[in-house]
Amino acid sequence: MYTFGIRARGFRARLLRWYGRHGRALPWRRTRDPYRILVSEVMLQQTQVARVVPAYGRFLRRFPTLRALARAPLGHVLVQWSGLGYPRRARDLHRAARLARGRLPTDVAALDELPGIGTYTAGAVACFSTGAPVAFADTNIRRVLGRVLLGRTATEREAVEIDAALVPRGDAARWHHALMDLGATVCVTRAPRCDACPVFEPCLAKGTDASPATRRQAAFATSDRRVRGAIMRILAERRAATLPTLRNAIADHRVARLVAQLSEEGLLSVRGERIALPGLRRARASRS
DNA sequence: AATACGGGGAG
DNA sequence: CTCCCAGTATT
Repeated sequence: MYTFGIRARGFRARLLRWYGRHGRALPWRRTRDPYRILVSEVMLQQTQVARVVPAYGRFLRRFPTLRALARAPLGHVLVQWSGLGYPRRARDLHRAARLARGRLPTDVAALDELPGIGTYTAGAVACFSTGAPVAFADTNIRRVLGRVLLGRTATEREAVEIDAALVPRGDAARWHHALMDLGATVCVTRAPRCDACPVFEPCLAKGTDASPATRRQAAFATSDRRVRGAIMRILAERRAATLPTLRNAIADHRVARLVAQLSEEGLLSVRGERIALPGLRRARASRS
């Protein structure tokens, strides 16, 4: 159990005051509908806010309710998702909508059971839809809480424990939004803007380069991911294709193998010659 | 604990 | 080109 005492109290008050002036007005902060919150949280997994904002509006116009999403064929959902990356997020969101049977849970344990919802997303949806003082931590919260109170980025476990000790009982959603906004706009990973920070004074990391040692990212140019993405993009554009069409468009020897893999993952369907997004009828496989 | 998983933007 | 981003599931 963390008891940070005076440092934590000053931190909390300053952060909330700063949020009142500098917090971002984001579309998903205007609702308590757990479905809309969930859509935003899933879109925001490993994806920056600026790219989610337009996608979020489009998606909700197309699938305004949990039931509308559950009723739609996965292929239509994937078309809406196209360009956002990680299409399995869309697949899992769609599965979660069907599993929820018309009503999304708002407690952490039940949310965590649903596909594509892990510890962070379960906590965030529960907190933002009910206002309950649930502790959770994303990458921003880990960095902000860690730097201020530990002098370095916290692990998720550490951050959640600190958060549990600090989250204001009656203002939990604002508190977490404030932490994330500070992390996204001031207390950023690489070159933190400490000169503009409302919690510089109590911060244990001030003046230090508090970034964690980074691990080398796998080479992307030659990875399967790029080819998988190209396959999914083409199918979203044309609705259906044949293997020769895909190979002609992509020119990579892995196309056939990755089509099979995507099929195994339920992200596309193969019936005879026809390769298409799942659940779409009628459309013929286009030839190039 | 490590790895795969997209795509766009910043440095 | 590398690192980063409101992470999750799998091994």
